[in-house]
Amino acid sequence: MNRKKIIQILSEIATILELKGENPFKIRAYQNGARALEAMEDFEDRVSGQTLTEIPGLGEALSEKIITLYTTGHLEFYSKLRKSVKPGLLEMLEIPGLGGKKIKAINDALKVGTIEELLQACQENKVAEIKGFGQKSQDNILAGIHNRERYNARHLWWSARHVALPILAGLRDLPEVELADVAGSFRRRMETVGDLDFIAASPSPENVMKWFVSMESVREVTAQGATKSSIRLKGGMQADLRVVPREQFYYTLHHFTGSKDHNVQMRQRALSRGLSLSEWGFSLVDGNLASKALPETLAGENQLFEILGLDQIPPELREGRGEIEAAEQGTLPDLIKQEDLKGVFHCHTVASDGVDRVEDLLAAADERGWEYVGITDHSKASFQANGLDEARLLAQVEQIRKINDEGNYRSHAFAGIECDLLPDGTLDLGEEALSALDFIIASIHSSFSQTEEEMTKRVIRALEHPLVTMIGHLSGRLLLRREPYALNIEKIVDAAAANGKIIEINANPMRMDMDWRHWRKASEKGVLGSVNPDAHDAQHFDFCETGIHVARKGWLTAKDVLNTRSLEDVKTFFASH
DNA sequence: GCCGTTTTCGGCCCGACTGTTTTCAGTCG
Repeated sequence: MNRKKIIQILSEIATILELKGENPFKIRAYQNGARALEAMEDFEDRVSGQTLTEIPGLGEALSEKIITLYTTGHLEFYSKLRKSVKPGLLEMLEIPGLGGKKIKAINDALKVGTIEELLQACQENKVAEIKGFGQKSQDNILAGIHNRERYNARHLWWSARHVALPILAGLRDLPEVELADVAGSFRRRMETVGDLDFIAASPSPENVMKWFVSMESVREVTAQGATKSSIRLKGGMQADLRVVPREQFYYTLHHFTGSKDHNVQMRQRALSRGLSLSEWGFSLVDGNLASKALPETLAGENQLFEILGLDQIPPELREGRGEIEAAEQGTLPDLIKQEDLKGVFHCHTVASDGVDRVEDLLAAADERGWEYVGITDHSKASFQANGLDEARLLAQVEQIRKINDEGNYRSHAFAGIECDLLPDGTLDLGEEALSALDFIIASIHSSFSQTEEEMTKRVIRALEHPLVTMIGHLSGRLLLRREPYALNIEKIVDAAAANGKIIEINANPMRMDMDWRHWRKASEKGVLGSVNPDAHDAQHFDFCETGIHVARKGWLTAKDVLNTRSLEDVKTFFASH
């Protein structure tokens, strides 16, 4: 059984235990185990080497269960547990306000096993009569059932951005707001965002709260208190606002930026120094009155790290994957920035399925101060996208050379192709035509359901092809829409390293592929990335922002990415590859 | 279930908000 499935099972065990009213710490142990497994960079080695227990959060019991699942695909404990609860009860956990205990209470009192039965029980006014419940609880459950799907949806970071930034700007415009920011997974630049966490510093929280809950875009206010309010926005997103005094702002911002793993480690570090860290600040642990010089108010988040003897950790790295150790040793990477980009590859034109001409893309690149654009239309197997055959490709190459010679644009156009990588691992176009190009991106657009072995072999064959420069959108995932195809990423990274090939960082907000979780290891092995907008429109150059998120979350510096290099250096690179 | 210069038991991050209660349990992040 593969790792992803094992992670799912561990999480599901946690959920079922929650429903059964098990020890909350045991539940957390399973959740922690699932997260540890997700963060692990050498999973297969650790399973075969029996060294899973070296990972914090994985003890004897979990390690044994993981190995059993990995080798046999089956786990008696899990099967029995699963049979012991009705699946409808698990679904009820998705209703806001219902946790394990309340579901158990409802089920004990009314014997409802599905959401439909629960809905009916609410309509018959039975839930309100259960001890510990009331009219309000019942109404909330009813509303939760009706809105379940919409509320549980995650959102692309890119979509969340368009909701979050106007609200943030509005907060900052309020005269009573001293500081404001968005925390949470949005600030950590995760590829998808569940809800938005706004933090504001103000001496008069009530006015700020009032403004927040009465914004034009609010559909419903789900909680409103002195320091915290929650709302549902018309688009379905949930947003929270916390208003704190100025002195607490950076502590609160750090706390709600997370991640959970990062916070736990920060707290442990604080405790080992005689300090207790919370969203409100540091306090001295009992009995330890060593003279700590704690500033009254932090001037910035960096001071919080300073007090713990750490370099400032950028939000993107706060995933509990070794950032604290690196910050302690002063070995945090100097992360790539959007301004480091000097051009882009992977751009489509009107020749296949883009909407702009080569000239339009060059003009847009000039506006951004870039030095080059790599033109890559589809190849003929991508029939639906009007892919180019050899003759059309050669004509385009000639056209591109001519545009460069005419010198109307500061930016240089590189002639390339996004060549279909056929099911058997061969390229879609003849070598003679391909040889005329500056560079080649090989991408999979068909036969997504091949086995992991076939698919891995297919990609590795492309990586071993002397004309291929880079591999496009490696996993083929479409966030929130389509799962990645089966691939052994570790083997592919090794093959890319061995053959000096680039792996694309596809910056399209729906792709963000290869996943940031693989990049730190890949760059350590010497694999170069390239932040590619996969532009079908000059406007799509904006996608580089999300591409940079992937690179930063993957611990990459400017030197790990091809398109931070100057035009001359890229020419040299292509000539030698 | 995990973990240990308070180490094999007894802790486990911690505070806000809601709805139900007359002082608190459950949920959430």
